[in-house]
Amino acid sequence: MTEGRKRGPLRADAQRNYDQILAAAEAAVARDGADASLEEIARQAGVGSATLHRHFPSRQILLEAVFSAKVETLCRQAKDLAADAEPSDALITWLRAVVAHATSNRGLATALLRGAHESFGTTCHAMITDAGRELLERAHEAEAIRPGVEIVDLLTLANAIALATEQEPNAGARAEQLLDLAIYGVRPT
Amino acid sequence: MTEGRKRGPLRADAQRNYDQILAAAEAAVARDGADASLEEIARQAGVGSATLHRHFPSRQILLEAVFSAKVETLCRQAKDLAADAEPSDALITWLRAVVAHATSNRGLATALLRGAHESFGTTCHAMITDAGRELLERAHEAEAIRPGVEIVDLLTLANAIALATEQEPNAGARAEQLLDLAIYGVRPT
DNA sequence: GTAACATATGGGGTGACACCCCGTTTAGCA
DNA sequence: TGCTAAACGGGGTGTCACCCCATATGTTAC
Repeated sequence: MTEGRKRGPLRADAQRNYDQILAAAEAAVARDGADASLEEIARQAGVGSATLHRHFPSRQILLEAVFSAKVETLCRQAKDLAADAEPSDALITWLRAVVAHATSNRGLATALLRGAHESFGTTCHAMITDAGRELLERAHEAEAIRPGVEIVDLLTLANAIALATEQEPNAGARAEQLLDLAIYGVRPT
Repeated sequence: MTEGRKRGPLRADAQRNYDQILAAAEAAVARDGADASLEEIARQAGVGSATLHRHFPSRQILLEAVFSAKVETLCRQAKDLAADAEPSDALITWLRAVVAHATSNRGLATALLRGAHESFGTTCHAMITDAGRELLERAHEAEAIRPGVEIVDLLTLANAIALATEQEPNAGARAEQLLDLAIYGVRPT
């Protein structure tokens, strides 16, 4: 979770504040979701709100920073699955992992969905999309996935499910159940 | 869209204000979605914000009032389909209608999903659930739907898709496409 | 018609928020 | 050690949800 410096090397105090804000944001977002109070995050980090806004000009950018570690995990997992598993299983296992991450990290789904349609800060969305595309292509070659389906379809579906179940009592199980339904179809085999 | 009086007959001016607030809320929600400014709605309706809060103690209750007409349409449609159509087609046609309504009325999906898990104002959610249950039961009897699937599963899925596509360029088409994917399954037949 | 009363109103207060300006502080370097 | 650019944060602005209570208004009984 230690975030590397950004572009031109930051001054030491700036780097320290950046890290503190990020740590506070992780805690706040885990507790309150994607619409956690930015002022509260700044307060917890022990910096003025202006400093937070300077380091993270928009909520979206802050959320991307918070979730980037999780997203990297997901991308690495995609790589591993592409190497190890049978194409169809690999893709579906990975989709389950995406949903699991999104439900256990309040706000991740929102951040990813918004990232797909805003001009800034689409980094996380692009990373996940690229990681998933490889898995999907392999699955398509094995004819294990309905033709014409694209990776954004699957990811939108996964995030939609996570988003909708986010505030249910046991979100994880419910989301998994709905993902299964979507994968195998509402109609019986 | 003319809303009947609530419980004890309202005073004439109160009823008039109620209707004006509702009309302003419809316009604002259509424009800004479920998180439209309540103060702005009160301003447009030409009443003080306290009056709005007296008539609609929570945002959720206001949203339910705004959408109740749409929800009634959906419920009527369910009844018609249950009478006319083949069980499986009826259910799927209706699910498409639910998604279409939810995407063309910004905030409807949010309101319905929240209504399912909050103690107050679950009226709309209950109405839709009951209407859909009948269609689903008929479809189950015809063995046209995967066993074990419940109406809340289908509605959550439909709302999830609407919610996730709400801010995409052509939300309607995209939502329909994803619903199809979920209905027929990610895996090929 | 009018008096009396319950009902309804809305200006304005409170506290939280996002976001930003600009005078002050400080790290990094010669 | 002193200079300068970089970074900071107190405090301002405008917005919001929500509520209190003095005032106004419709309703009803006479």
